[in-house]
Amino acid sequence: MSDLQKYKAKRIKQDLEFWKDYDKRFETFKLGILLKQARMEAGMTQEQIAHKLKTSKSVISRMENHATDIRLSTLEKFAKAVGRDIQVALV
Amino acid sequence: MSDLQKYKAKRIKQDLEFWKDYDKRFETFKLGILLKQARMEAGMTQEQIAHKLKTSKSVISRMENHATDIRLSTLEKFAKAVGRDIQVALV
DNA sequence: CTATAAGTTCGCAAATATGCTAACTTATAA
DNA sequence: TTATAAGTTAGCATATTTGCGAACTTATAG
Repeated sequence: MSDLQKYKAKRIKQDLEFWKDYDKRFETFKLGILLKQARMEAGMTQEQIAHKLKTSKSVISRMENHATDIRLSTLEKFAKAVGRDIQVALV
Repeated sequence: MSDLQKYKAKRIKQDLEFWKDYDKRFETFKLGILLKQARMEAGMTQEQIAHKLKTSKSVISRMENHATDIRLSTLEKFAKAVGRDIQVALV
């Protein structure tokens, strides 16, 4: 295989990897947005939430950004902290 | 302390333990009901779902009963298996 | 520009859900 | 009653999230 071919093969593989998890990451992204939005609407900083939940701001940041997955209980804690509640339905 | 007193103290302690986690367990219970209901409406057995998710029926049973907590991804898998999708909102 | 607040990211340890198997219980039908 | 399907539970190994501290980046105000 020529270098160019190798490159192409590698590139295609990477693209596949990318799209394979696309949905998942998009869901994550959406949830992150939702959380951030809720926090904004409550007019709170990440640190304030962190304090309310007796944790650190890095945890909150991760929830809003990299939360690949999250537990229902964790989500609920966050919700309470911004004065809300979660509602989960099978639609 | 007399035996009766000891008994009472122990009993009260147990009751406190019970009520302390009450909300949590109730939430769990509610979610379990939701899952079971969705499965029923899909007219499926736990084993059928298990098969669809390439897992075992004990896992499904636990979700419907003892799921103290659950990941969003797990919830989503279950939903897909019964032909639904999850919707989570901060209300 | 400088200082400070707000937010992000990176390991690591600890907590917890998940997956599996096997044994048990509870319907259901014959 | 007996056989079978459906569901439950327990224990264990594994996978993954969660929590934390520290270093870093990005606004924001002075």
